Amino acid sequence: MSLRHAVLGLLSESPASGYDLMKLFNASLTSVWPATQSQVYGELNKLTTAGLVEISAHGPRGRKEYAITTDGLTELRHWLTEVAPSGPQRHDALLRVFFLGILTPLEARTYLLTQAKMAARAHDSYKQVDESTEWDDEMISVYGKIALEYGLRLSATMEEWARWAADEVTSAKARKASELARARYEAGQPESDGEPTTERPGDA
Amino acid sequence: MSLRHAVLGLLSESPASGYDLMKLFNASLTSVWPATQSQVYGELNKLTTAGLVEISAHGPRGRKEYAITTDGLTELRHWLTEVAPSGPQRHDALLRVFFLGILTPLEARTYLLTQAKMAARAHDSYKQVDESTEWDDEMISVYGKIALEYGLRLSATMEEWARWAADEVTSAKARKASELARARYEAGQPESDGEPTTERPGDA
DNA sequence: CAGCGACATTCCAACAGTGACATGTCGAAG
DNA sequence: CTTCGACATGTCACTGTTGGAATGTCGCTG
Repeated sequence: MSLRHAVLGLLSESPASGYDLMKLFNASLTSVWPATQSQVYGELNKLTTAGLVEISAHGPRGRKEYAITTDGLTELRHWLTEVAPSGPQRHDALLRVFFLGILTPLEARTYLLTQAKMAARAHDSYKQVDESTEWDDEMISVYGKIALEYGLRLSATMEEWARWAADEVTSAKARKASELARARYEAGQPESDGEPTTERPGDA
Repeated sequence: MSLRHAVLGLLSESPASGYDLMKLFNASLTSVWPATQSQVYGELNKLTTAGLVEISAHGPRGRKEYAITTDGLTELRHWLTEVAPSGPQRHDALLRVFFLGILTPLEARTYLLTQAKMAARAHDSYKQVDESTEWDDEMISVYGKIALEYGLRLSATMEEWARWAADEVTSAKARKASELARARYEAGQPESDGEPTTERPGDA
């Protein structure tokens, strides 16, 4: 239900049309709360009916400029201060980790290293934004920087984790292989039914 | 569309009924990919129709035990290795950060420190899981630990960030206040219309 | 053997999100 | 003055997600 609050939040900074809002969503909120046209226009109508925003001006091409109302501001403040940030987040990339066991260690490693690269790329793009922006002490600037810093730190953590995880797969494989070798040795049957340290070729 | 793959993934480890799957979802995947009964049972029917799973046994109380088919395993492997982890994630807590500017710095700080506490609590609960689990070199164990480590690292990063952000709000406020004071001084009008360093009382 | 709690499935209404399509207007560049 | 791109809104069908309700069965405990 937070699309509503995203729209209210954007309108709290300045009045805007649906079209303007779409640009704002794509510019600054894409990575945090993406929205489509249909959603934004639909939400604006609902918000108008609910009295949380109002049409503040009509422009050319049927442009309707919306402004937040007092009720809208109250609702926004209420959401910020009293509603607990919502629960469970779906995390596609992490879900896969649970099932990497059905792949060969080599494939799993590849997946994790790809994740590391993607995190690194994300980090770079945040860094670029950071460096190409002039930060002052205005509210918007302060909180924009704080949000960006979150992206920077998270992507760095993700990259480190993915690299660590890739190594972990390798070393776990090695540990298990040597364990099996020892077990075979102790059982006095050096006969092998597989490969001790290399990946299975028939499983790709 | 990854609910499908979550179900396939769980079934790849062992056959299970819808009821069993619900327990597994709540036990291990809640924080990564939550699902409701209706979704799981619905998905099982769709997957059966699509031939990716099949009913492997009938039990008491109309229990239907599902097992993954060869096609299902192929699909799962395909998803793991070739489908790019899906796009944009919604992040309620971070969305709010963008709009903290409409609150007083004190309220914003409170919000951020609450986030820090929540991250710390999450970290603790992950830690407990970590310490109360026996990790061996089995696949499931290795990847389970990797996923858990992700949670540990992320929650730690989040806590640090939130604490840093709370301080940032305070120091930005101070910087801005002193800036304003200097501006007033240089304009030769030490007359004040507000408070230089404390929060506005009428804005709560 | 009565009854309760865990097991087990199915259906439904409502809302949220996706992506494409339809429609039309204005302003500037050629 | 034409035409093209940016501006601007709206609608539709489909899928995914939520939460609840209805229904019934088995197995253990008293």
